[in-house]
Amino acid sequence: MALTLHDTLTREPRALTPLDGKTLRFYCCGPTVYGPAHIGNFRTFVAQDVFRRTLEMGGLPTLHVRNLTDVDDKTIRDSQKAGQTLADFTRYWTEKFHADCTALNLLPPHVEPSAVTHIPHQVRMIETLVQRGHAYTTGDGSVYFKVSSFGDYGRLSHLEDRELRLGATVASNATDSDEYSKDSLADFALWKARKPEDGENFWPSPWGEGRPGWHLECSAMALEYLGEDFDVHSGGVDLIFPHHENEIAQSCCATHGKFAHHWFHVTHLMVDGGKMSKSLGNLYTLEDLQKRGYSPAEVRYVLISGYYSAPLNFTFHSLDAARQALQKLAKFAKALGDAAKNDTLTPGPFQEAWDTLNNDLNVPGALGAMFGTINKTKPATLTVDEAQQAWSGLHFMLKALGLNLPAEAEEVEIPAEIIALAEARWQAKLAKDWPAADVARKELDAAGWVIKDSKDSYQVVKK
RNA sequence: GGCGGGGUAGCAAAGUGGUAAUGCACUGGUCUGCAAAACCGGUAUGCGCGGGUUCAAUUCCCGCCCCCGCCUCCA
Repeated sequence: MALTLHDTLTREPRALTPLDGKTLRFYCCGPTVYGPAHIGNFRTFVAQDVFRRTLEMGGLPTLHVRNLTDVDDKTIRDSQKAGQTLADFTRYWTEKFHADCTALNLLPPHVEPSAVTHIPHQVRMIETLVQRGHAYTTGDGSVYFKVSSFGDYGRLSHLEDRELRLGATVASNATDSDEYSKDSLADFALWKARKPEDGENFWPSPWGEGRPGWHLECSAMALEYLGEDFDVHSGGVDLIFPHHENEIAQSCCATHGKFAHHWFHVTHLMVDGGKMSKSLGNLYTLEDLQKRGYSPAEVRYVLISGYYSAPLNFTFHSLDAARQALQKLAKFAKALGDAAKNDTLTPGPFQEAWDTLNNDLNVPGALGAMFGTINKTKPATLTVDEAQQAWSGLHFMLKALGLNLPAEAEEVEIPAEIIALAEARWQAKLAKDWPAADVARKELDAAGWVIKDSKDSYQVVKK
């Protein structure tokens, strides 16, 4: 079945069918690599990953492009602060980002272009826009997009002219020297003339030395790798305006194509009921959470456990809940037995979960359906064939959601004194010396071990 | 003020014009010397507030309140 996804532009759910009939091509606005990404950033990237996985599990190949913003005000400023070249600085944070992505089980994009390595593409695009009368140069050697030259401006964000202040000129109250020469407040920079504080970070262009504006890079790279028309463009909700609005304007004006045909936006993550911010001390990175003992899989589970279009409230309690939920899934998988394992993945008894997922990427609904199936399936009563189908369906869904089950507790070396203590306790128990047995159990507990009794044997496991 | 997303059990979170999935937590039972583990159950007379439509609304309509985001380079 085809995935149906809500489209920000038309404001309705629409079935996704590839424009070229074969491959679903989509672009995601990637990170600015100037510091560690936080879990809010990853909510978006994880949602996009589930999107891609759902398409692919449904039999539709994808072409996934996600950029790296490695030149902008922040990367330049912070690289200088760090006393590094821009390239060294952004490489460091790019590697950090990739490590987090791998840990969170995100499929790497098929193409991951960086802004710095696509300057000529951006320059060419600006030239076209200037030639066509959609952009103008200013005295300092900057180039701006003329918003009033694009009639559809504002369609994505539904902002009216008066909100955009389209007609407003930059006359009296311009405080930012950077912007003093714009014709209209709504116009945005395509090319920013070189300034002293840019240091060594400038490139040649027909308008003089400088660097590209932020909005342009995504358009240029999308055009390069996906063409004038492609299926889906995605990012966080905060990018709708102005970033995506500007992308549409400059892309459509430069190519006369339609640019993205479908817009997929992910709502922000909240923490403790409010927004995440450094000043509130509630901004977490994956590393922060790992230091507190949570696994990336648990973080991923939390991030997908809310509907992508609704706010999701992140709490530590939800991480604990994720741990238990993953354990429950793992126990079910294990209970099906080794004989159930097989290579063909099909939804099988998890069809309802799969259908739910395809209905606008309803992950929480899909998870609910999965547990529903699990709760009514008694592994012990299944035939081998039924168990195989259950195993297949479970793993089909896990793959679509990108969830890796926690590994079974590895065989840990049990210290001799623990074995001795456990044995002593077992003997005390057999002798019905309950006080002694309880003392031994308490000592084991203090040492971090737990006894699991069964009929006529016991197990010691690490807490 | 404009635009958008939300307000469902202790927490998190689906869903529906006919009487509320799921996970966690809590709790009863089986088992156990007692626990743990496992398994079987239970837990929202109610879905922000007030009206309206309807045989029936949490679900549709109207009004209102509250939270979050964006409103010119924040996922």
